Amino acid sequence: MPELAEVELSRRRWDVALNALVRAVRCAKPTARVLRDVQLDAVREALTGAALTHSEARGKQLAFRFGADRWLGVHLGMTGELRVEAPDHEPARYDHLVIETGAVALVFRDPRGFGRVRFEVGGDEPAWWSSLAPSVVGPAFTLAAVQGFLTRHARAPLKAVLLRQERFPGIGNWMADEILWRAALHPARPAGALDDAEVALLRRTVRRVARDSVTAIADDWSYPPSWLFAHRWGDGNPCPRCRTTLRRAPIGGRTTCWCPRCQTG
DNA sequence: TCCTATGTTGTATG
DNA sequence: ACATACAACATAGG
Repeated sequence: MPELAEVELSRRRWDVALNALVRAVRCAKPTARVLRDVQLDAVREALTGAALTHSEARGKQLAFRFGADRWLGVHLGMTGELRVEAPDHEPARYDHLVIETGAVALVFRDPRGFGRVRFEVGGDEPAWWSSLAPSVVGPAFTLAAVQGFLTRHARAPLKAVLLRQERFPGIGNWMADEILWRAALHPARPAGALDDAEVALLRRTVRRVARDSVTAIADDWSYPPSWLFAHRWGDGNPCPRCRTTLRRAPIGGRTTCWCPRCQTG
């Protein structure tokens, strides 16, 4: 279920084990899809006795470093979550990875199995980490970059374009709706139809929502009532800004929620 | 039973 | 070649 802010929260959760030594690495039954090319034996070999030294989130991607050069990559997919359990935690169904330390066990659980674990040993950043798109809150997320991307995907609806991780890493279904709602742009609007002022507004709003979501998110992954997020799933809920009944329909292949009164641009 | 779900990717189509 | 649309993946819950 995670987007940028939920991923960051997940990272911090596992950080309780910073500097702790790994005692064992386990997993529940088959888990083939999530681990893919990763050899559990190799992970076990490389991590046992090593300490968690660093963690970082980039968009929806996570990297945990053990020792100086052991890289564990995690993508939470649709239903993945990082949990902290008792050190003797017995791997349950959907626990694809359990990293036991003296004080806690770090657990990656993912029922639908759309998530992914990567692993690599090496001094430099692995390619799957270093080749990720630049952050939407960083200096590379320029007006020209956004404008160029919208032009390239001129006929696609804004909603679909905002979901593209190669330019908007960390933006997911609810965050795209939140951004378009705040920018008062209709989600079905073709990306190439925005004028200069609207492109600038969209870029500003992406950055604003990306920043604000990290501080506004609660431990249970909820958001304040002033956010569209808090109202988007129920039927017939009012727009938090104008009280007009929100609409919901598939746009760009995903369920989209918007305010028919506010989002006319 | 049918529909939905905060994601990504492979494939078909234009 | 490029952009766009959509099914498929696997599971739970309403």
